[in-house]
Amino acid sequence: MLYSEMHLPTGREVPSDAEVVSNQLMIRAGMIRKLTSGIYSYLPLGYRVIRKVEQIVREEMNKAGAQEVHLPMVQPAELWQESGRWNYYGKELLRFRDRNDRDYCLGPTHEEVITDLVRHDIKTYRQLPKNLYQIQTKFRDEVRPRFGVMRCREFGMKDAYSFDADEAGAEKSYEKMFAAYNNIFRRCGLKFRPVEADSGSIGGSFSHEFMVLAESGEDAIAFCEKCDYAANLEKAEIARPEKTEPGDGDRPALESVETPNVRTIDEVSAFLNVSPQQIVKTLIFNADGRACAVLIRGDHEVNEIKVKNFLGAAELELADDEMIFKATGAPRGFAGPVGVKVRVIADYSILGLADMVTGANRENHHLKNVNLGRDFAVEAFADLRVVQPGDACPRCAGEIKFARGIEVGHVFKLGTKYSKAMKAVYLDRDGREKTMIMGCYGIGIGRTAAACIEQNFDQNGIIWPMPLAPYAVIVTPVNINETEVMKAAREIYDELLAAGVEVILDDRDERAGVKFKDADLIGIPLRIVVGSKNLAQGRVELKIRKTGENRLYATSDICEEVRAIIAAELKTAV
RNA sequence: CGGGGCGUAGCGCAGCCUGGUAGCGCGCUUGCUUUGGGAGCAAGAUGUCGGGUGUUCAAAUCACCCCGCCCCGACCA
Repeated sequence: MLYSEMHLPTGREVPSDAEVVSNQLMIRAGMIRKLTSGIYSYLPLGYRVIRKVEQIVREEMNKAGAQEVHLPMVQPAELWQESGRWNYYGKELLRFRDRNDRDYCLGPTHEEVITDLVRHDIKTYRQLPKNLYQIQTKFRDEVRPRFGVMRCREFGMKDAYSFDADEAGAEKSYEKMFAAYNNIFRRCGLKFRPVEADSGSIGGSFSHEFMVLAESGEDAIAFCEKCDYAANLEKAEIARPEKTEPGDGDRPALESVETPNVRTIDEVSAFLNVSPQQIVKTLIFNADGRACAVLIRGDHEVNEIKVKNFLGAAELELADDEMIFKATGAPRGFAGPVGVKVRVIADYSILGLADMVTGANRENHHLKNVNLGRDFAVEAFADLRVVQPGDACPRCAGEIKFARGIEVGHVFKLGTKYSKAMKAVYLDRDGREKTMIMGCYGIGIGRTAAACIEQNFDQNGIIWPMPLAPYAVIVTPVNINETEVMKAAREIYDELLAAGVEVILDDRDERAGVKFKDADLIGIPLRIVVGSKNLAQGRVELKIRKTGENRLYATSDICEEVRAIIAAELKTAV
């Protein structure tokens, strides 16, 4: 492509409303434009990158046995009422009416439509398993769109849905997708980790988020520095500690101390001059209307998801003052396990503690020298706290560290949630009707492109890894008015074009500096600079965007060299 | 939904407090010079000052209402 003919409006100014680097660079590099909040247009350069991501996704999905379909974006309310989500999905679901006053929505996801499709056409176990996918525009009316195309309302997504006859098959389908996702993100040239995610009521560890590691990521992840264990903060497990006995010997007697207006851990710690590790936090939760006390060491935080899952509660929130008073007989801030009138569960961190400090269930009082067994009982111990850096890895001897990431993919075992609600059934070998088991697998296409930029940029602009680069090479004649220079540049350009290389010829009548800045900004991996001095010696220059390295080649060799580099970089990414 | 901020040329911004000819930088057009990291000089073009209502002799500027955008939080997965 000739630069002079491209629609590639680059900009020097950082747009005032663009917060993250990827958004700033995508706008400056002429990849995207914002139409309105959370809704973006892709310009030619940006769309080429999108198509690169899509192509990699397609190839790997096809390789994994999935088949591409294309489902409607406009979906009738009836389907959503059938699955129960018309009411549950909330405001993120954009609803509207047609001329006949029928209700519709814009698809934020396609479980309903795909399940409807499959239930009509699949009748027997002989037709299973199936995995269907599409690459399509989704609309989610996000409360607060942010970070450009990373968290927007209208966005391109690959979503795949698997249908299996039984659990074993569903597991196999999941594993295939898991493997395909690893291939996809590796081929995109991204540094990423699959992390275990909470799968809520569906159960099991059958949910993984694929996180691209980046400082600007919205999600925190916990990972092991030694093995490949990684999980999001809600999910990250903490192993039961080995030392669980506080040790023998007589313990000092229980003692009540007056602690006027001393409520928080920090206040108690300062007032009684004890470390937070010695204090036990007692939190009263409202689990489906029932109060439950959760004990945890003072320096830790309760993970509500873990509590909710452990209790099997549908709704869990911190209890209000009334419930706290009923349970403890004291206002907020003085709850403790001794004599509390509700069920008590405790985090593992309580094991091994002796002579603890707790609330006294009496206003303005705390207890000292509280000991498990002697002074209070616990119904169950469990992993109920939020992971912290430095915790032991639940899989190996390593240590947990934190990182930030951008969720670019999610694989999820759905079970029979939709197939049951929407009666997607088949006849098995014995002629019995059974419910299909589903999985769903999503990849944010635009988000993947943006995440790639978050990981690959410098002060001059984007640095595309070869697999996602909109063009592999830009040929830059330093001065187009020098006929020899322009002639050589054009010959190189023509030769690369003929060889099928994606190449730009920067034939603009601009100063060299302008062309260099633009080439850097849009992040083309390889730049061939044709200048009169080198050309007089039969040479051209090859500049590598990623390393900044400059090499000289004979004009006759440059195309072959460039093709070799491109091939090598695409190959290592596979 | 709560709190805060912003809206002036394509982009980035000043002007508003204290009402009186709409500005600056970049970009754009033309000419000359220049030509290896966002050139110089000269001459130009470009605005419903987000919209509406009000106050006033006079509103970008003051008041009220509306709209849009951004940030923080809440919510959501």
